[in-house]
Amino acid sequence: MDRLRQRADFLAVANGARVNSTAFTLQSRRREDLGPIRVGFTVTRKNGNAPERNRIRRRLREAARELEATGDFMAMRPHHDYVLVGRRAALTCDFGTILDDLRSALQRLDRQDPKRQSPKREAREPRAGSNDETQNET
RNA sequence: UCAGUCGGCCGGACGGCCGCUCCCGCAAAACGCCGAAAGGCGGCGGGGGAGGAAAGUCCGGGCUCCAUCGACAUACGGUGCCGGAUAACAUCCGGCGGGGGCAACCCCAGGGAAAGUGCCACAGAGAACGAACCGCCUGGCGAGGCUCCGAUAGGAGCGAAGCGGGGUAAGGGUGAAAAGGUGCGGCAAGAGCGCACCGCGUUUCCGGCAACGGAACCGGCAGGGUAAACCCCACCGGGAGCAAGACCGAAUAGGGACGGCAACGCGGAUCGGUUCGCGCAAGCGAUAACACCGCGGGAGCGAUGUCAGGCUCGCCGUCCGGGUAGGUUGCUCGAGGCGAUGUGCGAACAUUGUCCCAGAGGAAUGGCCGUCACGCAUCGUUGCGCGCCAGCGCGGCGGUGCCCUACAGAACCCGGCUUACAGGCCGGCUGAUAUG
Repeated sequence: MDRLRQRADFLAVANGARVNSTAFTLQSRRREDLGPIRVGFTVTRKNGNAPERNRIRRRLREAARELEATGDFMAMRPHHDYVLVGRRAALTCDFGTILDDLRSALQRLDRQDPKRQSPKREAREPRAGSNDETQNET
């Protein structure tokens, strides 16, 4: 598992599928090459000052690493880029719930994938897709 | 013991499992993966890995580039008691002056207001060519009134109110501020009008490197405040910043060179080169497409055709140079930390010993857990004191829960300043109280 570092990669992932959770927002994108899974982290300034932002990023990073170590890593699909956008809840909530949320978020992302396969539907019905997303979340 | 004041320091500890990053060693590579390239990543072991403010980015420097700024002037900006420390400073130290506090101690944007300009609201008579509102004093007029003379008419004098003239800055009143203050003398009443003390100022002398302090004599006081109003004086300052700068370097567009393809006719010239023949080779002969020069013509483009007009000078490949994304570097040994000795009241400085102590880059320095300490809350138990009881206060022990720490994250590096900060430790000094 590599880290995502280029700004262009982050922008590309931001246009892909996304799933919301209490502590984070998960975004993903399928790449054309055969490279490894890459994960990036984004914590914006509105989430707090620098130590708090660092802590959010570190906890999310540790959760992704935990998934890889325990074998749940298979939930992530190869040749994909993932971006975890941190939220303020990630600062205080229990670490176990972050792990559970991350697993379920990956599964929901998997179920969304077939819909995203047809480019026509993605282009023509973006609003319907996002409605489905919110229904899934609740 | 309490209250205060000043200075210094810490800012959870230990352990387990799993990670991140940099350096060193094995080690020289080879190989694999990502990338078009530049380049990056990958094994094992050892070691280092956030702060007192890393923060705000407010000053001062180093370093880099650009201009060539050496000197002077102007503009703009900054600093502003004196001396010292320092690479430098708006910082620090020691003094001076002013203000506050019983004291330790604290605070001060502290040059110049007789160089000039401006402003000083309201109130008030008057607020800077120095003022007369009330009051006080003085003399003049003075209906009525009083006294005197006179038989009356009338005359003389005094004179309240009032009127206008002069003197006066002691008092009242206004104001942030009213023309030095207090006392005595003096005067019609007053006034630095005179005197004493205090204040202010000039000059001289003494002490001090200086800011300044002290004394004497003289001046009668001769004109406030505001320079975080303009201004004057002295001193300082070139600009931009590690996204600086250096090296490497895609795609796309555009620039240049070369080659290939496409590209008409005539004439000239016969150098170069091509092809063919001969020859071992050097070379010789022939050929006329290319190329050279001159003249004339051209090709492509729009939905299509014609006409007129317009626009462009082709296509492909290779290489070169600039340069963007990107990569590498700058990048951590430095006005460095700690200790000792010496000098100095001190800030500091000198000598010497010792140590190497973060280098990330969508940004590492962590995640999860256990034990303990500290603090707070609560419960139980126990001791002491007070109380009739209920109960209250202090202390010890144990259990549970909470915070599991506050403020806050290096971003080229230093010296400062400012701001934020749970809790805690140490020391100096001052005042009050108690005991001896």
